Amino acid sequence: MKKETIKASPLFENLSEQDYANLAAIAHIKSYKRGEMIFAEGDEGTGFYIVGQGKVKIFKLSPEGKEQILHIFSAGEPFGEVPVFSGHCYPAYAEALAKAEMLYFPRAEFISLIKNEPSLALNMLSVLSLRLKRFTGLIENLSLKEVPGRLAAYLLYVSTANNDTDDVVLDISKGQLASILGTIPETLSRILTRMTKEGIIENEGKRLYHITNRDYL
Amino acid sequence: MKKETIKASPLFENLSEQDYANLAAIAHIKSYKRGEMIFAEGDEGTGFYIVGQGKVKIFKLSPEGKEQILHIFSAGEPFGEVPVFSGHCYPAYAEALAKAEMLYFPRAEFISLIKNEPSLALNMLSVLSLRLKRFTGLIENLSLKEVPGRLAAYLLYVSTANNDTDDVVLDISKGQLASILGTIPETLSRILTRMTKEGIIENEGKRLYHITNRDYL
DNA sequence: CGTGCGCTTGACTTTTTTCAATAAAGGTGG
DNA sequence: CCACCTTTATTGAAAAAAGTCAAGCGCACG
Repeated sequence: MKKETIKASPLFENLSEQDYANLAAIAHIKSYKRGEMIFAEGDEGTGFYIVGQGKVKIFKLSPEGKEQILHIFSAGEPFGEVPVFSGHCYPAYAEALAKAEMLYFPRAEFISLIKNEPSLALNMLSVLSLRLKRFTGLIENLSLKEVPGRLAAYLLYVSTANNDTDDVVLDISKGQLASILGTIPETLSRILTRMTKEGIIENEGKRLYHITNRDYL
Repeated sequence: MKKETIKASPLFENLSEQDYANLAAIAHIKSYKRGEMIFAEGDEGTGFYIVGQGKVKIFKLSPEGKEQILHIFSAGEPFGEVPVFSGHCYPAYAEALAKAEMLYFPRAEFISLIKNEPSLALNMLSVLSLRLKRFTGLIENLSLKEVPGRLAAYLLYVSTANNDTDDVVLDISKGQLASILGTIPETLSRILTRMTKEGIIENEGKRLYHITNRDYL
């Protein structure tokens, strides 16, 4: 069970059987139920996680309670690595969005493995680089685009992830989507209806939209 | 000359003399004048840089020409590492803010070094983790705080970087500061005068401010 | 069958940007 | 050293974008 999750993760691509065994040996299984907090911003980080099943939301919280989602991770994706290498606290909150099962890798053991297996280090470097790249995209959106532009980018992103179909399925609630886009549900709702009136998108069901005017987005 | 720069960088801490020699052997010296572009977003990345002298601005650009600064790097700091490990393009622009001298490390050679020196990999992981952490802070500011709050955070950051003195020296222009804070010079100017009127800060010279009411920030 | 939560809509306020004009500062060449 | 020109900073008035508060609807779930 541990090994399947490990082998399914991009982080552990191209490793030897021995490496998989070593990783499995240091991994702990942890389970969380919907809404349960995995770690809080500022908690001391003694290891990182890989999602086995379920979904995990990584987010920042303002003093007034507004949240900004940084990522939503699904099966195979690692999270919480920052404090493993920078030696400090988690920089954001993590919460299970659904009943979830995780593999937990303690810091010290994992670092020992890395020291003997450069491929593992390179994989991890690749994961962090990709994440950095995603963050620059998020920063660009937040800073340089208004909410309609961010929504457009998101719709196109989901569409291309689904082989460029014009039907977009939102697998999260609109409230969560608002938080991903850095806004509030009311604003998102207004923009969705405005785009519909302008013939850019069509609502085809609860969480299903159809892109009518792709060029505009 | 190469070796001094290499030894002065946090990225290359705790390495052997042999490692320093290897690094120096693959490093190229590159010079840029003020305002010169080092790389553009989307350029293919075949290596990364370390600042020897001068300052480098890393930023995103909107189609309308507004810019968001992601970082300003000074001597010893590495930049442009993302495509080295994720194998693609630079995710942002880099421009010299002043006459600058850089060390350039080509991708393939650097990766070979990493494979034989786990400490180097761990150092790089640490650098990327720290950067990730900074980005989460930037995202939090942009998304969760209004401009006055971002300015306050910036002032406090500069202040603590200078041993918690109440005098803050801005070593960049206000236009650049506005771009760091994700706003425009006009807005920054207004907020600065408002904070002065409210007795939170005092202007003590061109680029010198004094924090009067630290608690408010 | 009621309660609650997610979503939408309206009216209003706040924040920020835009546009335009002006002032001050910095560097260059005569 | 000064005149000139470019860049940087400030200020005002108006517009636009997004957020707050409040109310109402509908659907799911107990």
